[in-house]
Amino acid sequence: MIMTASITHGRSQPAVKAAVPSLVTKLARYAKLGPQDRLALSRALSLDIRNVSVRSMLEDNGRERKLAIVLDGWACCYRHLRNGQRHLVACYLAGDVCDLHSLTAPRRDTTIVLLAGARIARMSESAFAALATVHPAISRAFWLDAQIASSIEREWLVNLAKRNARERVAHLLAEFAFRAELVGGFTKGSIELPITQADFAGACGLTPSHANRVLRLLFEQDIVTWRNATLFVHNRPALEAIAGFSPDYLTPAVSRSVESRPNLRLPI
Amino acid sequence: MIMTASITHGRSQPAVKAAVPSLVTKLARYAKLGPQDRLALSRALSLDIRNVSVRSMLEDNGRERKLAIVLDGWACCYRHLRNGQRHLVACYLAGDVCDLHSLTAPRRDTTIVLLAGARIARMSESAFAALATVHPAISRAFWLDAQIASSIEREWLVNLAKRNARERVAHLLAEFAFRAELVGGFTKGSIELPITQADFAGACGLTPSHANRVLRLLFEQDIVTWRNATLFVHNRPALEAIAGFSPDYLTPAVSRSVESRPNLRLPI
DNA sequence: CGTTATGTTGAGCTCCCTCAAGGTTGGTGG
DNA sequence: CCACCAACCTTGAGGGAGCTCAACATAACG
Repeated sequence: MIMTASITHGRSQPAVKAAVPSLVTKLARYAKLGPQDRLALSRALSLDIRNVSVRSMLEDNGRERKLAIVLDGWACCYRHLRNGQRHLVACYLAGDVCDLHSLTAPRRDTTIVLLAGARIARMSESAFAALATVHPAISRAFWLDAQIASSIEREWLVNLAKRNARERVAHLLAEFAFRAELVGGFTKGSIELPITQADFAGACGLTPSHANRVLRLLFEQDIVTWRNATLFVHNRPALEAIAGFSPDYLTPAVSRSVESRPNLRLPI
Repeated sequence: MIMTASITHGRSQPAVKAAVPSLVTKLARYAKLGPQDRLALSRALSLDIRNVSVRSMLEDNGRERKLAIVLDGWACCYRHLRNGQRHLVACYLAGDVCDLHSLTAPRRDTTIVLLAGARIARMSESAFAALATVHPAISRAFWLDAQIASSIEREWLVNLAKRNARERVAHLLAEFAFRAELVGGFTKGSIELPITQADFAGACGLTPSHANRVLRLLFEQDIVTWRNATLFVHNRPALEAIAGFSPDYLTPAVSRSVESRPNLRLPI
């Protein structure tokens, strides 16, 4: 089911789109990135791009650990249970850094799976360290981004504990829509949503059957539809109302505190 | 219910126990800490100790953010919902650093509540930065600790999503027992457990009534008992078997990777 | 064009929730 | 020291949300 030979290896720079990587777009919202910062980051992201054709596991093939940044498409982060089950604990859309924490983690306790159609940029630890040193603003922005990832995890926790099935489903969909919007992936009221209903159900702490039923209700009420790995949001206010969704946890307030502490650095 | 005037302010050094702080004990398991490292850390932890007499919120009273480290007792981390509810997202026992991440976080999205009887050491951001600079091993150890905190969060996520009430309850109790043991707080088969059943239930994604029923069953089967803020573990293997508990997520493997990267630093 | 993963739907059951009432405990003030 | 009070814990009855299991439909894929 999961293969690793599927990644188009090697440095492929096929008529590199001049388009700004989603990550740069997103980070520029959090932190002040100067033109040089943006340029340097964009360039660093263009050095080792891989296209994913089928579901494939992300692994460290070399000695050195590498960051993986999603340029387009999706990646999922699973945690494994003793009994062989696995559970989706995070999703990475375009512009997300896969598991920045793990760069310094003692133990790899999760698996990252890249979904077909994704485009991934890889960056070695040392390359990143160099970039962060020369461009403190980039370091700060990455750190902020990691904080938000952590905040999302906490929100998922609350989602499971305090909401019912309908609310959970709506909340997760609303979150995906919002996050996609941040990087310009919410066009014509639809976003890419290439995960399986089973994984989606799991992330909501539901069985696939029941998640499906709940989704079906949302379809019938013309709030969303979801087919061909695409989610169409027809009535966003309704969706967010059902979920009790508030995007606070996804958007750092304009942060005096961080701006005023230029000595902030990533742990590298 | 929650008061803030309850903290015994000021530097109280009442016949400072020569005892090594739990944090030092715990960190020494993760990372190599030399005698100087331990001494410096112990000393830093002794400069501003506060005793908590009733439930009280932790807050930044000054300009500068401060770390809070639990020396004895418990602290809880809550996230607030729109509707006024709050949800327990983390517990800090003796030897835990309260929300290290928040030191660099853009937004405070959680509240930390100190439980009565706790002893807390506070350390200013700058003091910590200085300590981390002079003692890289301490910096590394703190970072590892933060990784484990993050790992615990993920485990809670899985706990809610993939286990039933009985398993959830058992798992959380098993985790507390294990964490307490790490810092020598598991004596004579019992640990301190000063949270309310309502909070405990919430952390398990259950209603207080049902959590109580499940607990009662565990009591009757002589697996644990819980009264007077103390949990007695009578049959630990049974408890861990019910939970499907494995302490992997609480113990970083002895990490070549980290040892071999002495340039690892905390983001300060 | 078969084969496998994924999505859809149904019937029945059970786990867990809701709501409500009564105990118990610890803290507080007289 | 006792009476009181407010949290907190405990227990019950009944209902509904979500699970299990199973069959089928549909889509992806070689």
